[in-house]
Amino acid sequence: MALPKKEQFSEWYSELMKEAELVDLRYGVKGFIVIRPWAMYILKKMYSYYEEILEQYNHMPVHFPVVIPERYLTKEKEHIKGFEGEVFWITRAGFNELEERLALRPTSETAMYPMYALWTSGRKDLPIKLYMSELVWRYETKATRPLIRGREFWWIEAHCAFATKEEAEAQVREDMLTAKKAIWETFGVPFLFFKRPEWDKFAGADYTFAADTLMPDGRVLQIATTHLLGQNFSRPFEFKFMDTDGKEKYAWQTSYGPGMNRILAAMISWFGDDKGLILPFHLAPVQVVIVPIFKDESKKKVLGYAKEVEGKLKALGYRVELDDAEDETPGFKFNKWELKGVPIRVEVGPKEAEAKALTVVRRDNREKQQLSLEEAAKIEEIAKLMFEEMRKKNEEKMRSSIVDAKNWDELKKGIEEGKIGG
RNA sequence: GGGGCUGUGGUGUAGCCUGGUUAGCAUGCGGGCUUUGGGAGCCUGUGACCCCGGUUCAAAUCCGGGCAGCCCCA
Repeated sequence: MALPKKEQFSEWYSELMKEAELVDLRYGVKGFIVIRPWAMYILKKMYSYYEEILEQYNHMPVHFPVVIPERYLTKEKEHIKGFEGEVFWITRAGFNELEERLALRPTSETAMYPMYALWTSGRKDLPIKLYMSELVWRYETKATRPLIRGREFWWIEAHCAFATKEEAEAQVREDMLTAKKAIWETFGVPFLFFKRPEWDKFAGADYTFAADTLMPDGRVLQIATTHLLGQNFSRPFEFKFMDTDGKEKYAWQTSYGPGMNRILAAMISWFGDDKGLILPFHLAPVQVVIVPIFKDESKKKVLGYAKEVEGKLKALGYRVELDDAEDETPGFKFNKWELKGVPIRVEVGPKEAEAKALTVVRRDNREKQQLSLEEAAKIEEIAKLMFEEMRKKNEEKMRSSIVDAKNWDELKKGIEEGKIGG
């Protein structure tokens, strides 16, 4: 890795995808990529934090099938109009043509709501708050970018239903709140929610709020959306309930979709530097890497001590890698693990072994500090401080990128400077 | 959606324009020696022209199509 992130962001991003072993683009089908273990681990961690937050707000997990029969998908007119150009269809199975085409879900409203209708008879059956952490498929015709725009992508979709419009609108606000807790507070990615104009709202929604973050080159990336669906879906899907006034009414619905692929891409882009990734401690597959440094005469002692350190750090619950490969020099290892974004490096050499000490190095600024082995638990404090400092920097950068344009010229100038409207 | 570019061992590349040798180099990987406070070194082995078609005595090289990827602009 030798590319400058700021000046050549696109190349930096592409190279990092490969060099840090995040994804493999050689699968050979446009828009479909292999997500390698290092990235998949991070993605799964992000999912688990996000899911925990959703569950704190009374969502429950659910699974709906990957395939949506054509009769469901086409039921809501605006919705299918918006998606028909990007649906993958299954038309054959084995030796048979299917009687009814099956869509690979591009989003799951039309898969879920027929069931919601079956599950609901009275007001006591509402609200429904379900989410799923799964894949969707869209036939993108634009250029694809790893984790940013693919034909297959990972997201969470949360679908809620209520008896009243007020509750549904409150849900849209709650979605924006949980997005803030996860994406900003937990993952450190700054963003702003904007109400989308009519032409850019979700197909079938009354209105849409979408979260945009900024990439280092000034481009915006939409990383989450939440929609007030109103009764637009409940009507065609006959999703009704008996209200307390004895009248049958259609449910009020919302749908919410944080794009986990893109949030990961944004996190990588906000936190990385010219040497590679920088991972938040709580998301990193390896949180601490131990690099032993020795000469022939000190080898046995240093490696023995390095194992002791490894045991101590593992006992503290950290995800630890002892990199004791003997055919790589320490300098090589430093660069390798910096590229991969491991937040904390512990160097142990003859001096540390003698003093039962640790040299702890922060990934972001390479600041070193000495700890005694007994103080090893301070590593987590150092790592948390590092994350908070970086998050703060991100916040400042985001703030300085917001311009309040009062006229067309100011707007144009702001856009040219890579800023975002506020 | 528009424009530009690329595809050669696992990776990065030379060769392509001007068709013809055993497809060169670096790195990685296996083995051996040696080496460790910021990408060490020597020896040895291994491994490649994206796919289909065309032109030609002859194609990595020229032409057409496909697939895949990169960059820029909307």
